[in-house]
Amino acid sequence: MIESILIVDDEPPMQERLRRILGTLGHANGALRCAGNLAEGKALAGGNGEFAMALVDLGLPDGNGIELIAWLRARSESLPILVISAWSTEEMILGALRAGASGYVLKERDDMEIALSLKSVLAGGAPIDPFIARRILGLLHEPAPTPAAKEDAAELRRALSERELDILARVAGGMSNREIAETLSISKSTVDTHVQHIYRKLAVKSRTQAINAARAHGLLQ
Amino acid sequence: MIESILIVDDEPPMQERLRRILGTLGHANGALRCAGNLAEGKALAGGNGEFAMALVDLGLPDGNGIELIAWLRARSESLPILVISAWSTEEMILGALRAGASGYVLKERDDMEIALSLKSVLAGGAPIDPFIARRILGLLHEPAPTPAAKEDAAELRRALSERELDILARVAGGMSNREIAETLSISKSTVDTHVQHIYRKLAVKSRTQAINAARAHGLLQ
DNA sequence: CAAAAAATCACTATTTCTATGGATATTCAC
DNA sequence: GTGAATATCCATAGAAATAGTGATTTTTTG
Repeated sequence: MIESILIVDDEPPMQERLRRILGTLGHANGALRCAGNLAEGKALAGGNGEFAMALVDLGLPDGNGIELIAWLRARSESLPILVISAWSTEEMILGALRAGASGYVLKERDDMEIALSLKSVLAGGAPIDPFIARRILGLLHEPAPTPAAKEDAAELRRALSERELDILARVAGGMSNREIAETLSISKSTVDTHVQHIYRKLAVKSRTQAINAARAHGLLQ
Repeated sequence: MIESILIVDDEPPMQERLRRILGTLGHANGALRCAGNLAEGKALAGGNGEFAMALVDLGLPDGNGIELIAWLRARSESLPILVISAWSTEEMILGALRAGASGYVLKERDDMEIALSLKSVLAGGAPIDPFIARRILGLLHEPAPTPAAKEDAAELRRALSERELDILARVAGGMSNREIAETLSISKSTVDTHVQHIYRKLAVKSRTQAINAARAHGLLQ
């Protein structure tokens, strides 16, 4: 059983705090390997390289913790890496998670909260501070759909019949009207008519516009 | 000191479970305000509107718990709102956190874990279930293009000329060949030819297929 | 039950798209 | 410089899609 835990943080009080929290979780003080900067961290990890977990701060005196995370991740796919940082800028969050961090906790949380995160990481979880989670969501996707737009989309979906939605999906998939007709075992004329109705309901005048409108209103996939 | 806690869940056993857990944390049964659906929840919260915390289920009989979360959040910036749900779909997670939930716990967790989450929320924390957190992380890594696919896309972009890329974008935007010709002040025949060349390079046989291929290879937007 | 909507098909006319061939100019390798 | 490849341009003809009108049958809805 590997018990070694790597701690990289330039502030001694924070190191002490993590030691204390890890102590309450039953991790012997002797199993902790502490580094105060990037170079020390790499040196410690480069030695035997067997850790149960790595706790990394992002603001290090001689470089960025993100670099260390990427370096650690390159050496081990499975190593749990938890960011414990005071920073929550977009650059830091995205950088750390893309570099391969398993979780992201803010230093401002209390001891119990951090203890939970440590336990979670050791159990294979991925604790993310809710504040960070919300930031990620904000970056990730755009404009949350407004209630009005949502209602619009729902109304449109109701306006289109089952058959029309089916045919619309096939049109968007790149099938010709004749192919759709053969697939559904109906006349090409019928498909033509359905497509016409779809255009009217979507208020468009061509195949490509229909596809764009359908995507915009979330009628596809 | 405000001690009232709002509980909104349509399953009586779950309500009972939360009462019991809150009891072990020292919260008197009389301080709990329970609602079984969206309307009751709003009515309870609309009365005095002073709560120490709100525990909200997402699957309510008369509507979506997300709506209630947004409603509560609009009335109080600081109210801790914890989602306690059996659902973990992307839509639910994104919706709840966007609406302003402070944390997100799954019902399947045992009493002790939920108790810890409740304590954490009351202490100003914001616990997110590691499973949920992992889903959020998954969203971040979603745009992870394979090296092979990346090379493919780059090669394709090189294969298409400037003019062709331009015309492809307009085709995808819903313009007809005639409209494109007029916009670019060239003959419609020329646009026809460009479109033909685009089809060959993308290995497709129609307009809609070309659009799909272009999207798949990241040639648009 | 009656009215409305959905699904089916046919026919015509017009427009747009697709396929093919050809013209000119530029680039790049040999 | 020549030849090959490519980009850009244009025209024509056949295929497909679009826009109407009209009609029958079934299902839904009030």
